Amino acid sequence: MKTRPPTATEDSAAETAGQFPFGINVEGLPCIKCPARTSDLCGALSDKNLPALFQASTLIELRKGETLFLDDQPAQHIFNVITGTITVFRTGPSGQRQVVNFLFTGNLLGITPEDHYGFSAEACTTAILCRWERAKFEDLLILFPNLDRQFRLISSKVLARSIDLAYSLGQLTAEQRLAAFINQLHERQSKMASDPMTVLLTMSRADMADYLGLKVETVSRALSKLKVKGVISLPASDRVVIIDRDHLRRLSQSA
Amino acid sequence: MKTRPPTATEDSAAETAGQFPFGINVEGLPCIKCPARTSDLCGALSDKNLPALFQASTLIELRKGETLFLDDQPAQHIFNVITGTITVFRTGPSGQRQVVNFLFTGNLLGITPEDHYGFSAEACTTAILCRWERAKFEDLLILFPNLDRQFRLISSKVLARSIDLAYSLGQLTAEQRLAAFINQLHERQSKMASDPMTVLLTMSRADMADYLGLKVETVSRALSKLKVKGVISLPASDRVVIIDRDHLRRLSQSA
DNA sequence: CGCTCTGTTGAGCTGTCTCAACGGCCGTGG
DNA sequence: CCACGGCCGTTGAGACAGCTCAACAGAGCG
Repeated sequence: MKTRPPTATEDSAAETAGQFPFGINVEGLPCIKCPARTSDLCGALSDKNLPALFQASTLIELRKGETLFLDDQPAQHIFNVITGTITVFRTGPSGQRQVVNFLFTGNLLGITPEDHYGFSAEACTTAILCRWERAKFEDLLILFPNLDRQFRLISSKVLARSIDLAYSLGQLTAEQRLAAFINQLHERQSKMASDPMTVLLTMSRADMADYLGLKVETVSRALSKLKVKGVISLPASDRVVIIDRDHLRRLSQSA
Repeated sequence: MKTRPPTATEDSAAETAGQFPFGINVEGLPCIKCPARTSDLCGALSDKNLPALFQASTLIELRKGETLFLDDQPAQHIFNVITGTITVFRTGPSGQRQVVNFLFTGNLLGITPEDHYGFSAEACTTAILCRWERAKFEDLLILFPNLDRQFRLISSKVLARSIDLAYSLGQLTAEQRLAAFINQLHERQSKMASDPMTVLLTMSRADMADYLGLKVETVSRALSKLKVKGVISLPASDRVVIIDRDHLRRLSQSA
């Protein structure tokens, strides 16, 4: 893609430092706020400038089930998931819940130019995140044009995933949705998976059901069907092993 | 919301003109490319600078059914709908189609920082749009910071609508989806509607079905049910009159 | 050890789909 | 001008996927 703004190479701007706005120590990577450059934002910054980003953030920890924010709250913070799983969802007036995304290590959360979040988020497992004041984060976007670009790309991927979900919900059967879901998790976990064919289901069946627009029983049945077909195995309820990758792929597509 | 970048008031930048980058005539509003300031982008620019935006665009016309672009094509253009209805959709490998949005007068199309669109668009009715080269449009975003801000807000609304759709598809029954859909159209058309309680269905039942994750017969039946209940009337197949607004609202919500 | 919570499985029910027929509208051609 | 054919929307009857209600087993925890 053609890069429009005629900005400097690499991280630009703050290269002209000496006067880092947060007075940080540039040494000592990796830092605990972004171990092994896991954040989705890292691609935008060099080892040299990465600390400037994370020094501006605060670490927070959530227990399973704690809410991070609700949709009608003012969007004061941006978050980055360090460990654990976060559930992003919308609730209806009669208590129904549609999960719109699961967030894992490295994923960004709270992106919006509006003054309210417009969606809710809670801890699906115990989780550690780092949190920026929104104003401070926006300063960083100005300071590092590459970061801003990366940020826009991430926003675009969020939309793409949301369209994928709509496609799943509108066009696929229960079994196909499950297959597509496992494939999605597989892809997202492949970077840091221990075993290349194992997918971790860090969320409950209820959370999966709320994401896939199904009931828990249906999720359970669909998983069983995939197991009986020999496409996957379930060594534990939170662990799927993909046996026939191509078959799983096909299942997630055809009608 | 707190506006971060310390930019000038109003449209900023090009105020220092004399050397307008596109050598246009600032007089003569409204122009045919944006009659009555209908574009979603207009909020960002004054009458004085609006022509700079639209002078940089080309008018194009599409007949009903013609495709504007496909998801795997390079994202070279940004569009603004002037008249007609555009269908934005994703297709599956076996020909299934999930409509993710309908676009009307003023709506923006083709927004993405990626090099490919990632979704397809076609004319749902005969339509007129104006089209920008993407590079040129991005120049304008830099020239007018207010425009850039408006652009981000629009992108955010696109995501919000996509989340709404996922909620509908995952949590609502056929009748509820129809009710919600009619409400949505009602809100979007209220600005320029002739009759305040009439909603125009400019798309076919098939398009509605592909949007709502239903079959045409189910759409038809759901509309009939709403009619029998006395919530709406259907003076023509492309025209809904809302009789009981509150009831329709309630139907689109509760389980 | 017993409690609760989560996940699985079964049986019957219901909403949506499938298949089919039909009527109205519109463009085409006699 | 009317007759015809194709397309679109509506309605009915039966099929089926996913839901509801219910029972039960295993894991986690006090």
